[in-house]
Amino acid sequence: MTDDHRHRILQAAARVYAQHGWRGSTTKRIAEEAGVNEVTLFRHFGAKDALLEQMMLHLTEPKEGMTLPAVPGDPAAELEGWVRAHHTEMCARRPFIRQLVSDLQEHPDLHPCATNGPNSATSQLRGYVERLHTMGFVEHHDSTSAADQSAAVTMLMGAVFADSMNRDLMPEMFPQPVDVSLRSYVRFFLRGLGVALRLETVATSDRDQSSSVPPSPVGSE
Amino acid sequence: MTDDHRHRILQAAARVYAQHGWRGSTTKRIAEEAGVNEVTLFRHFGAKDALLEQMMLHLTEPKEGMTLPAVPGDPAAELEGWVRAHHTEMCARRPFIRQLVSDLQEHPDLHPCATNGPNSATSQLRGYVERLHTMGFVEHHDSTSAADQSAAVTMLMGAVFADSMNRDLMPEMFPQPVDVSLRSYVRFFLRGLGVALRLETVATSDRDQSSSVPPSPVGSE
DNA sequence: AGTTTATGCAAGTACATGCTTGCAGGCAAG
DNA sequence: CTTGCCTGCAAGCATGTACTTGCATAAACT
Repeated sequence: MTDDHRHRILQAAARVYAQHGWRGSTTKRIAEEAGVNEVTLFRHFGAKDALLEQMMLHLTEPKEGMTLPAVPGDPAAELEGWVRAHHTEMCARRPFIRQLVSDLQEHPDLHPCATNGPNSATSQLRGYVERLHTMGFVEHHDSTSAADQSAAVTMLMGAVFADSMNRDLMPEMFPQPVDVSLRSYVRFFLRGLGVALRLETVATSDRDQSSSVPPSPVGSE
Repeated sequence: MTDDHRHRILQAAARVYAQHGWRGSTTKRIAEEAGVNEVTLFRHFGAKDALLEQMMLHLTEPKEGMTLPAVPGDPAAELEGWVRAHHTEMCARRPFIRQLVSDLQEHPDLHPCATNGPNSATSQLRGYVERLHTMGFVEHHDSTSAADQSAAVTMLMGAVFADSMNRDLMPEMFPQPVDVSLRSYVRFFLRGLGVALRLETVATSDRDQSSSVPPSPVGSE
């Protein structure tokens, strides 16, 4: 009973917050959205700020499921899937993230809610790139230094973030559909890293290599 | 006198807005920040919404000065300067932009204020890339299609945007200093486009390897 | 001088918002 | 059935906020 109410209130608060931000999330609006009386909010959470903080914790608790493989097999495909998953996730939270980033100005205590997710994703990608490097996927010429690796990771993360945040606002900036753009991001990323990517000539039979043995990276075939 | 007051009020409104957003920009706060009586706001602008709208128009009027050269000479250097200028500009407006993006949810009429700048910058970069292509800076191999060009532009703009918006929040994601990162973005961009990085490299065409490998640039200096 | 204009100051109005209190009903456990 | 708990409902309180009004002052213009 009461737990069901708590959940409904928290979810309603998340919806209201995504649309109106911290200041605009009035207790009246949240109560209406949840279908409960306004007093119930105070009886459960004591104050509006406490309710919104609970909502933040409830929404930003880490949810695993989008992980890069421990041993890389097909970097292009694996990265593309990972990037796509993160992109759709961020698109789903887009209005929420926008409000959160702006509310950080007045509520610095929300900082971890905004940074934990992206930071863990970045370190995950960094580890994957590390593995790519140590397992012979990276062509060894001087251009791919450690600094370049780091910059490539930063650039890919930034491109995916910007795409998920801005595509709806500025369609001119994103002339291609999402799938095409994401694939291009990953391709540029791998090219910048010095990872040989097989061209689309293999696209006719796409699911034939599932072994963990890395294909010979230097050979262009 | 009265015009001086208008200007001071508008600038004060911009500062208050950057910190507190539309809802948090109370007439009392703006008046205090401007050093005028609250009534003066209403006598000048009639209502709070009108004042903030004026402030938006005043802040988002196009300011030229950051243009890419009509005929490309040194793409890496020119792009780096252009990217750096845009990055510092966006960093300076960072809190303002954050509030604006979140307020778009409730004030869709602010849409052009948020999109005009980035859209024009993007089209400018697109034109420059077009010129690079027609003037022989781009090596012609099949990997750089028109779709790749478009994606590269999108990716560079996204990376610069994300860097300027998120670097202060998530330093872990940006381990390198700004200058180094921006240089790397531009280098990856040019490499993805198939543009030779150094003038020396474009002079000596050494293509002893396969055709899908871009010319190896000079590492560090 | 006289008039206009811009501003400050004090007060007030109407409404929104966070939050409290008191009362009544439903509902499950003892 | 009684008790305790949760909930809804109505009202109220204190504060904040947008906005108005009336009056005084001082500078600028005629």
